[in-house]
Amino acid sequence: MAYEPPRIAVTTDIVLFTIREGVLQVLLLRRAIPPFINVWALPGGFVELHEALEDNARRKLHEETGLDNIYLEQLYTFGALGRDPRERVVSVAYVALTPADDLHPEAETRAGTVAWHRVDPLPALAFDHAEIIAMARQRLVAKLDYSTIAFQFLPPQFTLSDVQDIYEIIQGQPMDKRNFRKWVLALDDLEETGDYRTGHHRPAMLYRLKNPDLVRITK
Amino acid sequence: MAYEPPRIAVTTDIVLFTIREGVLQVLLLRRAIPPFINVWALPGGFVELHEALEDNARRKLHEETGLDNIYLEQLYTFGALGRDPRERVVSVAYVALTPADDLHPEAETRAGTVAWHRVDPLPALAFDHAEIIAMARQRLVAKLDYSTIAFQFLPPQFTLSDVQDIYEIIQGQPMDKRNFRKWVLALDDLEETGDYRTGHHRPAMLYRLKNPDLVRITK
DNA sequence: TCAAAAGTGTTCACTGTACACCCATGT
DNA sequence: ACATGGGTGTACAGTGAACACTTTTGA
Repeated sequence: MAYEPPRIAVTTDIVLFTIREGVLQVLLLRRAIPPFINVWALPGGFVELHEALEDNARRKLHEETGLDNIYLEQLYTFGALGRDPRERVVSVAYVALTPADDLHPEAETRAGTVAWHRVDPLPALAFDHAEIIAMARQRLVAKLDYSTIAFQFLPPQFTLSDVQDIYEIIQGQPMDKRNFRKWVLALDDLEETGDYRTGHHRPAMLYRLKNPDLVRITK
Repeated sequence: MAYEPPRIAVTTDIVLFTIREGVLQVLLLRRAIPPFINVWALPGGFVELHEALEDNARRKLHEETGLDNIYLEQLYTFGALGRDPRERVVSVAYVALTPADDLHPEAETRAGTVAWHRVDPLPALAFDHAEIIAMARQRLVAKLDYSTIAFQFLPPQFTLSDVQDIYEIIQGQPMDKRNFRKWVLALDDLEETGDYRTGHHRPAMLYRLKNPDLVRITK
């Protein structure tokens, strides 16, 4: 007699971060359907039988934001009993990062209203999504220290001050300008474009990433 | 019309490491049933509908080894198509650590023969278990550098040389004795028992962990 | 007495941190 | 001319790495 394993609904949840309005923000969806109707939730959805986990995360993100080819890494798998009131659901959570300007969601999608929210404070969230975002944030902060993950927030061209802003916003504390520049240039991941950003003050050298899609462990 | 999500078989796979015979070893099971009959595989099994993921991992480990209350952390979730020939299976992998002497498996369990194997080289493995072990090893090596995870390999009492042996085995390179001792004592996680291990040579001070179950991030 | 593991400090190089002023532009 | 952000170098402290000999025991 063959053993029949239980089958469980599997979802992905994507914590998509960006830097906007000088703070760290996360993409949320106001749910148009029960459960948790009208409550904010992470983008994501049920994994199809013939769909890889990360493919599902990328597909859902694309459907809900139009974004494609962005940085995405698996975070953790949440499988507590009762985390979904309907039935047992195991959710594989991902962290994604994108430059601010790549998305101005005010759209009403099939799934509901999509919008950026500051992570501090967060609105009330569906399921265990507050916990998921908290862990994603921890991961992001930790990775600043030993990887080049923060560069995934950068647009194609940027100034060194833009880079420093990102670090200061995520870590919540100011950094010394000279030390920061010395350090970031020593990573050898940036190169000058030769152009300058002209604004109201002294023009700033524009840089680009040597390998825009590469996230490197730095120690 | 309500959407019916697909249901997927979910398993856990546990990579249980120990230090034995001067090398890093992993617990494997020789499968008694198809698929991959007679091939070595990781312990683990299907998650029940009313069972939390980590509970399943601990239960399976207990059933197959008798071990209880050991260090266990989630590693990664593997969900590639075709990783199980029978049907779509998503597997949540865990890393577990135990002192060598806590387990002498030569037992025939219901699921098959259980045995320790060196990780270098590994035998042929079922499913994508070679990949899982490789990632687990990477995680272990990485965590040596910024956490006290290695102490989970230690028996209740141990000498400083025992501790150094563990680090040298996992990292595959010798360390300076004076520097190692200075460093490990500065962590302030060890305390002298007052007893000595007497053997063939000069007796060595025995230490114990101040918090045996605590794995701390050290930087 | 010999073999083998236990135990113990100092020096040096490097890395990370603190710190202040001039420059280029727009208004 | 002034307000604003852009850009630059040096000095010091703390951390990590190299390095050799004495002690204690059992055989």
